[in-house]
Amino acid sequence: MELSERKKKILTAVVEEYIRTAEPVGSKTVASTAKLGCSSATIRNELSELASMGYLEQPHTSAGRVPTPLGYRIYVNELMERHKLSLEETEEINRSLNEKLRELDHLVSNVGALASSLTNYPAMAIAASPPATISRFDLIYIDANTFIIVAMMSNNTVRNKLVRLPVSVGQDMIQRLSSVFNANFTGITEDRITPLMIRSAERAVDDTMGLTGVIASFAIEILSDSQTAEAAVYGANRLLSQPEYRDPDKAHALMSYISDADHLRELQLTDCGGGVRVLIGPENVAEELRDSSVVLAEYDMGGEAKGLIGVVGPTRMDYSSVAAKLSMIAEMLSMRLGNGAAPPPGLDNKLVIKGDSNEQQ
Amino acid sequence: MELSERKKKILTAVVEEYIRTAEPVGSKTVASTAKLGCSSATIRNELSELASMGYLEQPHTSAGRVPTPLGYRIYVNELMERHKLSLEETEEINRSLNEKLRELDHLVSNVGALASSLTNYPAMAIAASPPATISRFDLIYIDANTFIIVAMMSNNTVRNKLVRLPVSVGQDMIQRLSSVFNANFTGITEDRITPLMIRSAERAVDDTMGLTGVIASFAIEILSDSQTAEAAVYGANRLLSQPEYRDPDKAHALMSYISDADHLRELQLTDCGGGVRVLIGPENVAEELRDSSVVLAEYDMGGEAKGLIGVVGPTRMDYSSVAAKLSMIAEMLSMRLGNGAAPPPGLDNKLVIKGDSNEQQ
DNA sequence: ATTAGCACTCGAGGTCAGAGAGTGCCAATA
DNA sequence: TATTGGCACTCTCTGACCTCGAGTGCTAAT
Repeated sequence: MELSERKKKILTAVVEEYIRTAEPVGSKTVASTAKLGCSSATIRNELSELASMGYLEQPHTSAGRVPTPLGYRIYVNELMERHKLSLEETEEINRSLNEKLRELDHLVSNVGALASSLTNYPAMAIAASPPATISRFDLIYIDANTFIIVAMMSNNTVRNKLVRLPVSVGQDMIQRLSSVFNANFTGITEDRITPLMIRSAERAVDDTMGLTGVIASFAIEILSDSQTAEAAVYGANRLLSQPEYRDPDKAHALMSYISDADHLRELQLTDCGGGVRVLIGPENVAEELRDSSVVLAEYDMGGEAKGLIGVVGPTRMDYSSVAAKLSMIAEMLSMRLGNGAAPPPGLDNKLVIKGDSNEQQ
Repeated sequence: MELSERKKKILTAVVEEYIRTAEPVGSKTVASTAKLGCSSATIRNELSELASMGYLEQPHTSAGRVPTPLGYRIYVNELMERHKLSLEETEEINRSLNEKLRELDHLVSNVGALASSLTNYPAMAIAASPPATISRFDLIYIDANTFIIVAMMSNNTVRNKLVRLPVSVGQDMIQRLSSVFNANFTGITEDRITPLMIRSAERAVDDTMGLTGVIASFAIEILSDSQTAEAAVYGANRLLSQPEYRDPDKAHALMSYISDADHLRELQLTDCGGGVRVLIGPENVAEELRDSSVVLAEYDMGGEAKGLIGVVGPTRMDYSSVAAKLSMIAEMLSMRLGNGAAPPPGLDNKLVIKGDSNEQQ
């Protein structure tokens, strides 16, 4: 059933006023904000119809109206004006990403922090990549008791490990280990590594010191890591600035829920169709999110790897501005990380750096 | 001034009862819990003396007594029984650390999460190491457009970066770059790298493609990273389960404060004397921590590197058990990470792994 | 179809009295 | 002299009750 033009305007006014003030909105307020040429009595009739249609509800008989999840849905789908980011906001995102992209190893956490500070809601960042394989091993001989394993992976990440030995090992052994691993352990996923393979590699290099095992467990570790999506929340404390979470029990419940990376990974399944996805209240699958809303945006990390960046807040969320901001972040990130993309405008290197680093200890 | 035996017992009883219940403690309760052979009237007299000495206070005239920060201080220093961890608790820590130590790259975060879940308070972890230098560069030639920089650092961490080039580069160039960097950029701290050095390196290898600059900025980046202590909070949401933070404004203020890594790094300065340090209420330097308590334990990460692990909570904190748990975690970690230490009992490898890895993208 | 008017509803916030917990003091006691 | 029972007093907490104001729903007039 189609809403009349006036109903649309009234619903919009109610939703936006409620988003702004967090107070139930009365007919008088609507009459004065949405400048339709009619009195509050007329608005009252319309409001009561909108309520019976399920778009609004009353906390109690003599209070103003509050949007229902369905009301928000209509608002998000049809009514809200697509928020235009101001030049400052766009610049802020652009500048921030340029800075952060220098250190790609903290990409996920930086983008999460950025989204949270920009929207003033807790933000989550999830980076999922298809299972990678190791495309190449290098063993760097340091001294008789030390070597470094460097593994380059199919998704163009590099991982390393420093190995200290209580016994001496020769360069030749390192050399042999390197060839065997490059011959047998590259291009395969974790489940394809069998104890049998390891034992035969051990025999092949004549290893009596367990070196093969060490390298193999490193390989298994990084392969299995590459299957687990990185996921974290940032700015969870911002939840407490929202009036709907002034009840510490509610706040605690939601915060505990979103602090668990496993719960966040469940959001991976959400299909954003490359754009922004809004999940309002009961539309969320997780019980704990049923009174809250989630806005998600997907970005392209190059290849098949996808990143998800999202924001959690009360159903009374500023959907328009949040969606615009997340969408902008996602878009700019995709541009910078996307595969065949041109060098991003802000990176003033002659070279396209697609790597980074990390520490170990 | 020395407290009488009986006063000590009474103070202890008040502190422990208050820690347990978060309710002001009355004379009657003390009379029944601390089994001194005297009536509540006697206790009342003693309580009022303890109050005038500054160890206890009353929220209002006719309420029970609550410990002052000074009262907690006496309790922590002299009265409390050193909590013995149960066998299960010890085992839990031990098992947990064994698991976590497999992936040393997430050491800080894992230890933080462990401390938080064990104590049920927010936990912070700070890992500080003295400025490191690069002890060795290896450049791995992948193909004409790609190479990996691997830098081994003086603190035995390894970092890497994958470099993609829009132009071709030869193995010989990689070779030359490697020697120049090993000759000129090892063993020095960040501030010793000058634009002049970079330019002269550029000339030495006859580099027209900016490769030298890329490697140098990588060096600068990892050297400056090594100076910044890693710091983070875990389980901040647990704050909300404490009655003293049911006021969302208080909770928000503290949470925001401890969510800022820079604030945490200030705690680095705290001297724990190798053991556990308790900071009660106003003993904290930071204004924001003045109504809260912090328990810190230091562990030895090998060499001069120190880790700090801590817990924040209300002044009404279970000091005894928290101190015992943190101390145990710190001790076990030091054993495993400490320099010349014997291989830790739980690590069932033949080899002592002192490395790990990390990803980039 | 719209509107003014009005009775009605309900929550927020204020006041008040009674209950309960705990104190401080005093006089009696060992 | 230290301890104790007794008792008046103080202060908070709770629930009952009230009023105020915002907002509704309905009706009759336009």
